[in-house]
Amino acid sequence: MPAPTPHRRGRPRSAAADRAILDATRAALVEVGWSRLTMSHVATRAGVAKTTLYRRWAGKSELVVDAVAVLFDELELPDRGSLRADVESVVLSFAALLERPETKTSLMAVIAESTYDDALRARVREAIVERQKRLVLAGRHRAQERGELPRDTDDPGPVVDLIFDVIAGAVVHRALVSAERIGEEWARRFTTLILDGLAAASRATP
Amino acid sequence: MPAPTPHRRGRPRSAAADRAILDATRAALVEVGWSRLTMSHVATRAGVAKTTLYRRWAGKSELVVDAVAVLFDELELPDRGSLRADVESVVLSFAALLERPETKTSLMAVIAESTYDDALRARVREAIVERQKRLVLAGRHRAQERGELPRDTDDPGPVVDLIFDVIAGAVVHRALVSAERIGEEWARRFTTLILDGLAAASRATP
DNA sequence: TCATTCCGCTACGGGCCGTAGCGTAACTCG
DNA sequence: CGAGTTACGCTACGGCCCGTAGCGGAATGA
Repeated sequence: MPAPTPHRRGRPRSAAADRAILDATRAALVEVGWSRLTMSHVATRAGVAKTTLYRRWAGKSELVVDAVAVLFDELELPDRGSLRADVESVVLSFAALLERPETKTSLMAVIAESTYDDALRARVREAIVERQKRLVLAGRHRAQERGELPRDTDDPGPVVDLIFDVIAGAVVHRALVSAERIGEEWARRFTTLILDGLAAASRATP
Repeated sequence: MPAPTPHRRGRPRSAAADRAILDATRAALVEVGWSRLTMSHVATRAGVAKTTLYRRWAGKSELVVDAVAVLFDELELPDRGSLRADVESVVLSFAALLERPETKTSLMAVIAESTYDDALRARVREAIVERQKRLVLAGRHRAQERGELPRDTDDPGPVVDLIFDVIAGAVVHRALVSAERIGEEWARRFTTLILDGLAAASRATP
């Protein structure tokens, strides 16, 4: 992600250094957390000069976004046979991701940073948020093919946005603000709430 | 909040300094945001020695929590006549609070810090989270008195926790992660989703 | 070979952190 | 009213990290 420019002339950037830096970033996040994480620390740990970090990332926030983004790539949505099972599955896997110390300590931090940095917000959106949103779109599409949800009549954008904020928001809030575990019991209760609400809403709205 | 100990002997702590510091903290949050906020800056701005800050707060996080907490006190739940109207009202007022620059930039930041600091987490919970939760409890109680919700048969704890995480989580996620405005249209859609889900859930669960 | 680009290293000014020490101000108790 | 106690403003400090500059050398393409 740092430099998508394919070089023609000159020494190419070391891919090994990239991996070492991102690995060191995640490891340091686990050990010391976001606030104590420093660029100098990461550079030393990665066996890399500090200047090399600044040649690729503008600062700590950008670096951490890229380091954590790959974890969100691991999120998948296997077909569990029903919309209910799919939702429960994505809730639990997303919760498991948020319980990892790397993501737990850094996700809220980069979101906070992005409130005063438009470029960073775009990066977070592209690298993290949109990847989660795809799961919602995929699950919705699958449910429509099963006949569990009505086909789109008008613009599905607002509905998808709402569902996404409700699911991701509730899971994040439970995991990071309320700081309580998300087990199967909670996932079941939450899924029931969402699905019943959706069903009633789709009957009610024209 | 800094020192609840009522002094017997000696010079008492200046209440004016407290106000000046907290005011300066909020003003600085608006201007420079969380990450650029420094204790030195706040001290200078408040017309107070830096040592005075450290005599009352352990660090930046604790200071900001107290500075922002008073804003959450302004949240109220006026009786709008129906559960639906009450929910829409609390969603909109909570959203308005989150759109203020002081809270927008600092709420996620202190949550992030609290993931690696148990004492801070307790402070956040007491000063911010529990004050929001009271609104959910009050709204629920009011709806029960109106007959809109069934009386508690078993322990209402899990249900209240779930509702709280869903409402607060969705609003926070929409406002800070998706970074889109929360207008009446969104509040209406969201409230419909929640209420229909609740109604169906209360019919389904024994 | 030569130009180009990246690397590691060293060094730097600047800022903030959090604390210590001092003299002074404000308040309580005897 | 004095003595003891606590908070205040001020100054100064070591320490850490930031972000950048400048260097010699290494790895590539022309």
